[in-house]
Amino acid sequence: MDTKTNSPSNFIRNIIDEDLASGKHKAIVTRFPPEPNGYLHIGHAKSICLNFGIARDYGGTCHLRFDDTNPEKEEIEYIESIQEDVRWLGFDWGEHLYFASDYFEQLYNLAVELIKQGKAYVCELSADQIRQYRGTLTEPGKDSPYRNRSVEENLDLFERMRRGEFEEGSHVLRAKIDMSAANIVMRDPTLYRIRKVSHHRTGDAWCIYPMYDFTHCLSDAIESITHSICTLEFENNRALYEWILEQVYPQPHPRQIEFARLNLSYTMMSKRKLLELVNEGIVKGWDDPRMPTLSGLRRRGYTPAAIRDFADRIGVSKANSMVDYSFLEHCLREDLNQSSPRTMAVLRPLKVVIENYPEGQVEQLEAVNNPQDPKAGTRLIPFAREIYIEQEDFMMDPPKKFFRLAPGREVRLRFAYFITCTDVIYDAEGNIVEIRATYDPETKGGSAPDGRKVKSTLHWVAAEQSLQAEIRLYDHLFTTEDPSEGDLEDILNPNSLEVLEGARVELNLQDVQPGDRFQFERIGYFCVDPDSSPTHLVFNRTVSLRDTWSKLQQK
RNA sequence: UGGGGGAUCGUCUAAUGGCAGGACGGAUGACUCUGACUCAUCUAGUCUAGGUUCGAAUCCUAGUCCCCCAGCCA
Repeated sequence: MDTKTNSPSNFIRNIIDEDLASGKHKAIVTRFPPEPNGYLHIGHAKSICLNFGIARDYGGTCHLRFDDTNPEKEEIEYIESIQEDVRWLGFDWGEHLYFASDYFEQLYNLAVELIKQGKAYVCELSADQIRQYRGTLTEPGKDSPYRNRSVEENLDLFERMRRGEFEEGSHVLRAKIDMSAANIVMRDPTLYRIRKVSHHRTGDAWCIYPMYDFTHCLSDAIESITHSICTLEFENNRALYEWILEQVYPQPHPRQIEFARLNLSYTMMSKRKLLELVNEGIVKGWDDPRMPTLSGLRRRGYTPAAIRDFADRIGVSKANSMVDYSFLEHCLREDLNQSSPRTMAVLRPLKVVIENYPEGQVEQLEAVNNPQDPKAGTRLIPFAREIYIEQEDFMMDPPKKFFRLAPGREVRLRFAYFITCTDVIYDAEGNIVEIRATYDPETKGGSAPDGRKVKSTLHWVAAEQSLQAEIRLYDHLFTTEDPSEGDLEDILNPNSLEVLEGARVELNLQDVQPGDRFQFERIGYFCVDPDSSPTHLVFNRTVSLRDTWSKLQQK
């Protein structure tokens, strides 16, 4: 995979360094524990890079474990997409693919053990009643009337729960801890609930399912995880994590460490709301190129290397933060600039007729494929009397600092000739429909023997000797920096997708395959969409080039 | 109002009692057959108030602000 093997340090790595130095651990084992209830997104990528990156750099292992304890929300489709996405990101769990559901029998036995110790009981309060008994943030809860059942009765009831003798919601298994604990998580938390639904892996073998708090710590312990890295909202749960392990699992125990999840400006990270975007048809699917999902970013043209680099560079801390989306784009461009072959494409064509160029003549001109990479070589592109340039590269009355084509002005056509605008042709409505120009045959290849300079170089394609293409331009899905606040309808960007049907691209792009990436010179990075075919090319704009001219214009 | 966390340039993040540093962004300039890339220079920060100390982002005290927790979700 990847040759980069050392990520910047952070507070978690410091802890690991200390644990190694003190001899607490000889080897490091981490895990990435997704629930298969949705697609992975860029926020998960941070966690994946953290966990797998630590395993890589410390010569340890990182497990991929599906936290599949809630059959109502989980699906096989998600299990498959998650594995594909982790692999695509560049990580390999080797033999270490696990499912919490594989531990159900073991977990059940540990629950029985807890009951035998008198530290868990079967409670027949309804969900509502349990909530009432729990108390509030400032008031202690009160004991369930079922709290002091005998061990024998609890054992019997729990077994009957498993056998399916009780209805959903009628009984739960609860830990017996402290209903007046200041930490609400510790007020006799539910450990098992009855759900008479089949599980995507265990089928109908179970009708009771363990809760996250009971499952996660024990799964970590079963797998000999040394450092169990999770997000900040689980800080309160750490007390329970440790409590459960102390009661029923021999040392050594994994240590839970919490870090701040990724927030990205203009980006929705809530799985629930992402699902809503998909279900409501607001986007075309989990892999819509506007989605922050790994499958969406992949389709958009993002590279795994760029995402890994981003994850490394944003760092890891415990402070809530909001990373600028432009930083992700910076990492992306940095990677794409090195690796993307250049080509020319005209998004919004404006015809230029070169009046002194022989009619019917077509020349093949040599163009550099990637100035960042000499090994990428060169290609031939056809030049003819009629070409297209970008509409925005011509102005009738150019303001100061506009260096591109204008009446009477000379510019360079990239890898071709200098041309001078001699005339402008309008349609009946007064729109510019064609430019007339002359070229200087002496400037073939793009430089003038007399040493004269031009201020600007334009990209172009030959009118006939080019291909039509559909180009999809994307913008943020949301208009607000923090889309976790506000109603979806209010903050959706109506212009997040713009489709250009009449773009023209180089002839060389005839046989491109979905996923192929290019830099369209002077415009941006694009990749071939899966919808593309040889008769109907479709490109996604991955990210534009930095554009200091448009910035200047806005002033 | 209970408990658990957190506050360092506009943003992200280092500094573990000893020169507040890096990256992104922004500004200026150089270079340029991509107004890209690259390079150079600049910009800008320790939440507040006290205290300890030769010396405090770091330790102490008192505040302020922000986040999380009252699922039979994870």
